This record gives sequence, C-alpha cells and structure tokens, in this order.
Amino acid sequence: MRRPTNHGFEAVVPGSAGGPLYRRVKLALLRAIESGRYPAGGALPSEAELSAALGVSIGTLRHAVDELVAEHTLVRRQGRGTFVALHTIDRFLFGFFHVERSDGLREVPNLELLSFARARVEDDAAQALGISRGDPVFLVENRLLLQGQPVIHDRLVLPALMFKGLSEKRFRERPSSIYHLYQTEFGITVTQALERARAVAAVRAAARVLGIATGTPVMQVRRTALTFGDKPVEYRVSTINTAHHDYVQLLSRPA
Amino acid sequence: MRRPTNHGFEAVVPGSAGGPLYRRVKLALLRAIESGRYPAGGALPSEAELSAALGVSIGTLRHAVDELVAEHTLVRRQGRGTFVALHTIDRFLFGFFHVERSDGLREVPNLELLSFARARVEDDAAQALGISRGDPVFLVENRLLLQGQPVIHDRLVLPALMFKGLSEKRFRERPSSIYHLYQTEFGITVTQALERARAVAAVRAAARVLGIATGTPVMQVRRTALTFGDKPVEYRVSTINTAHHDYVQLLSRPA
DNA sequence: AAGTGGTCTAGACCACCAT
DNA sequence: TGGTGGTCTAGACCACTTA
Repeated sequence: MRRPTNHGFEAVVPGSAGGPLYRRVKLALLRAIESGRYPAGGALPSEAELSAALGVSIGTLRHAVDELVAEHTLVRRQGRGTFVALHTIDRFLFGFFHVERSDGLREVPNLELLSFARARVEDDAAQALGISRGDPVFLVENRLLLQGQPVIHDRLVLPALMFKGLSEKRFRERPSSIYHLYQTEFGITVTQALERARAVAAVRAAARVLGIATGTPVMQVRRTALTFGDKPVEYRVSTINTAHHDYVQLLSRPA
Repeated sequence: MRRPTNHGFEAVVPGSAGGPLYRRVKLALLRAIESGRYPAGGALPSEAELSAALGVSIGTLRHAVDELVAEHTLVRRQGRGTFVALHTIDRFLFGFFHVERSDGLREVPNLELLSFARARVEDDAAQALGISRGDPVFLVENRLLLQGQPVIHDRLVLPALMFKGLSEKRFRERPSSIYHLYQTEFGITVTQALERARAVAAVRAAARVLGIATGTPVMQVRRTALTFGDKPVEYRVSTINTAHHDYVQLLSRPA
C-alpha cells in the first residue's frame, strides 16, 4: 500500500475565479516543471496520483495534460508514464531545423564553432531579447556543414544572466543539439521560435565562411527563440547558402 | 418534439477493427464534409444529435470534433453550434500569408491579375501536383501590392480537372482571398501547404514586375497547397522583394 | 501481475447566444 | 426561454510496458 501524497501541490478549487479548472491545473503543472521539480526527461507522478493531489477528477487532469502535450511540454508514453519533453536531435531536426537539400534529403548538420566571446549587446539583439542595451551577452559564431559542405553561418546572442557559466568548452564538446545543451545545462527549454527571413547579397565575411563569392544571393534568417511564457532566450542570425539547399516550411495552423 | 434522425450516418460500432471509436467517428464526419453534405461555413447538427445518430457517447463525439477543430476543419462557437471552417481573410492572413513589413506591420495585400491562360503542365509543377506531364492546367500570374508598392510576384498552376469552369473573370472579381474562391466556387478547401524557399537573383521578368533591378537578391518560394488527405490542389512560385519586407514564420510543433 | 496511459460511457451543471 | 457548446465528474474497461 502506498501512502497518499500531494506531491507538493495544493488542491485546486473549482468555484473560484481564474478560468476553467483544467486551465488552473495546467498552470500548476507548468509552474512545477519550470521550478525544476520535474526535470527535463523525468517522469511525472501518475495521472491517478496527480488528480488526487490536485483534488480534481482524472478527466480534468487529463484535459490539462492534453494541452501540455499539444504544446510539446510533456510527452505521454502508454504503459510507462508522462514525461517532461526533451530536446532530442529528432525534435530539433523536425521542429527547428528547416534546411534540407533541394532533392529533399534531410540530414543532421555538422557543427563547427568559429568564435566565442563575451560582449555588450547591440541594439537589434537587445530589442529581440527584451534586455537593456549594453547588457552582457555571449556571442557565438557557428558554421553548419551538410555533407561536408558549409551551408549555414550562425551568429548567436545569449543573455549572460540566463547562461551563467557558459564556456567555449561546452560548445566545443559538440552537443547533440544546441537546444539540448540549453536544456540540460541551464534548465532552459526552447518551446517556440519566431523567424524573419529575407534575401540579401552575401557580405564578405559570410561569403568567406560559406565559401561563396561576395554578393551571391543568400537567405538571412533572424530567429528569436522563446521559452515558457514567451520569454526570449536566444537571438540568432543565420546566413544560408541556398544554391543546393532549401529553407522548408509546413504551414497549417493560423495563429 | 423533434423527430430523431440519423443525419445520414450509420452507427459506428465499437467492437470492430479500424482503431479507436473516436477516430472512426472523425472519419465519418470528414467524409460527410468532403461529400458536400455540410458545405463550408454551414452548421453541423448539434453534438447531442450527432452522438445519437452515430451511436456513441457525447464524450466520444466531442473527442472526434476536438481533433477536427485542432486541424482547422471545424470551428466551434459556444451557444451557436459547430461549423465547417471557412477561409476568411483573417485565416488567410495568419495561416498562409507570411510577408509583412520589416517593422512588423501586417496588411492585406492588394491583388492584380497579370495573366491567365490554359496550358499543358510542365515537369516541376506536374510532380508537385501529382499529375501526368502534359495534363491541362490553368496558369495564373498575379502581382501583390502592399501599401501600393509591388512586393510579390506569383505564378499559380492549377489542375484543370479540379477547377472546371475557372475563368479569368473569376479572378478579376478580386476575391477576398484566392483560397476562399477555391472553397466557395469549387468546394476545394486548402488545409495546409508545403513551402520551399531560397534566395536567387531576380530574373528580368520578375524584376520588371516588381520594379527592381535585374539581379537583385529576392526570395523565391515554391508552395504546394494541399486539401484533405494531403491531395495537392495548387502549385505556386512566389518571388518576393525583401528589401522592405520579411518572410515571417512562427515555429513550434515538430512534425 | 501490477502499474501506466488510452478509450468510452452517462450524466450533471455552467456559460453563452438567439429569440 | 430554449438550444448550443464548455466543463467536470466517477467509474469501467482496454492496451501497453516492465518486472
């Protein structure tokens, strides 16, 4: 017989304000995840236990979990349990990496660290990250190879306050994916990203890194990556050589 | 007292094969919608009536409808009913139109028809549309203006068999959105689209239409639009002048 | 065999909308 | 006021996983 516990939750009462019960249950779960009580990759208590701890029916608990699963915050595995979602290489590839060869071949990119530095943030990145101009940031420069050929040049801007202790060494260890590194080392889960793309003539620096002539048309993608609560965690400018690769998108949902 | 009807549905029995009950209910609803029994914009019978007609509990019926709502096939309106989703201008703007001014201003584009013709399909479009090379198609050429300035040049390829009776006049009438035209005039609902983008130097024809110099870097987006069952209905090549506008994407879901 | 999530039911009550 | 979808419950049973 197992002793009943409340798993650190207070009962969520139905009558009071704050919207539907399942939504308050969802927020309670989200707060528990963000607080680190259930680390990325770890299991949640069973649905029966959670519904008892929160004082709601199992149907209501499932409704809340359904939404968190739809948002990729949780993952259900029948017969095993419910887990906090991990940024695996697969999720990265299909969720946040949009470049593939023109013939449709998708491939895990090979990453080369070009430079790593601490600096004070410039205006465009400060605005995207929602921090003050001049705040300390890390600047990381990467080159991504597909089939041995350089295709993408990335410049990342990371708020130093959120990535305390980040070092060049961490990046040199070639994490399976950068977002996986954020998650496991800093407890930061990237849940979505906003991208703005345009075509530009390659400047000399980017052209050299990509091995193309200055002035070649390339795609420039500016990405702001967000975590829970739409909080920005990374600003990134990618320059893509689209001579033999495409930037691919599947469109479906409005807003 | 209202006479009970089955609304043309046969009861869905739980025991047999074919996956979960709610999924077979979903398919039954989808077939009814595709068949035209419930036209775009029209209301479905109430959930109580549907669950009775299909012989399932209201919870199961709601589960099926939940998925169709998540896929934007149906729309629920509390107190009014459940409706077959319409391609309104809003849905178009947020679901399928991705160009906005660099400062973030979103605007409904002004459409100019440049040319309209019948022709035999070329290879790239034939492959994208899943038809045989040489099959009859409509070729439509549009120019989209934002704030009075030409920003996008579109070349559309439509299978003639799916768009019987399409005429230049229909396009001249400036439909609120092209996908709305497909839906109301031909019963074709675009549910999702696949886009492949790259940066290229503007060729002379596109440059003239967009009012820019030949060779200017522009984005070229090739879109395949799909309806129910991932069936292709339109192939489109867009050339975008990104001098003052961006191609914008919100990324979240993996696959 | 025990524990987990997945499905399905039957019904009560609430919130919203039209008339 | 009556009809619609939205929420919530309590429980039964199934399918899958692990030991």
